Amino acid sequence: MTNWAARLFARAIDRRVKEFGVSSGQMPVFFALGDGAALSQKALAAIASIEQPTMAATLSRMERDGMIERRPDPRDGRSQLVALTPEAMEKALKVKEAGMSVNAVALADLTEAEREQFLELLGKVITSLEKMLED
Amino acid sequence: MTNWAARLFARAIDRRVKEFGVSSGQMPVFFALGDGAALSQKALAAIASIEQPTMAATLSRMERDGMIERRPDPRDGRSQLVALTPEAMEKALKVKEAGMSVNAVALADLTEAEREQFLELLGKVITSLEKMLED
DNA sequence: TGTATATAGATAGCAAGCTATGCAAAAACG
DNA sequence: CGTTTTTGCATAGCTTGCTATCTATATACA
Repeated sequence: MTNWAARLFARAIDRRVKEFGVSSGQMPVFFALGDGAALSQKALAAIASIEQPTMAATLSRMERDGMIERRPDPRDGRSQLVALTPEAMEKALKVKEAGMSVNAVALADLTEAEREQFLELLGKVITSLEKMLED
Repeated sequence: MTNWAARLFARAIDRRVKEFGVSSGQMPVFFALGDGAALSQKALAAIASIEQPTMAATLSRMERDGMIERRPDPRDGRSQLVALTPEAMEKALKVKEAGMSVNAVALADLTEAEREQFLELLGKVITSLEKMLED
């Protein structure tokens, strides 16, 4: 069921941000860099809770589509700092709004108390699964 | 967060069924056909709540790995009936147990009442998202 | 009966996720 | 100071998911 819900979220988001040339996997990047910040690939992967190669692929697609720029990190020769391009910055607000609006629709049938409980229980499930996967 | 949880579920399942040569996307097929039933590809896709081409790809991999057989449907020349092979049937019970055990671990930190509530709220979220995607 | 529509699968092409592995720069340490 | 270990990223190869589109068979209807 979580898989099902996750796919529905992704489809709903994709549908709303497609007009901006954006897709659901790029949402965490927009949320992390939408204020003009420049972060390393590793930091972005950690924020999105995905593995490094997955973030690398997402950033490659975003670079291909002119949404991000990679600049060498002056403080670390291995690292690069990723930032949104000016064109992507222009879209960032609308993209973030689309994400929040899908969230709102998904939770529309829940009371405020139910929403809190849902997030809390989902958090517990995630914690349990992460603990299981640790070893 | 649902995406995160779904990925953790998939990883946990993958880890447990890998020794049988099985992966998480095949779980719904094992649950649907584990009792010896033979169903059409369309029916399997509906049960798994995935699109037909996705199920087609999963079945192709399972056929490649000797887990399923496709036989022509005597009642419909377009359709094929899919069934687990005897070798897969032997694994089916353990595979299903692995799936249920991951579920159990994921819900381990929830009380019985919380589990019910969690499933109910998740169901509401799914319903809302499906309604949004209808048009 | 013959044409039009609907349905079951197949295929192509893409995104997003994973693991495993390799390389080069940085950091730690004897 | 040189060697070893760690760390950041790239790459390869796979699965699972999607949409769009095609073919062939069934079904409906004029």
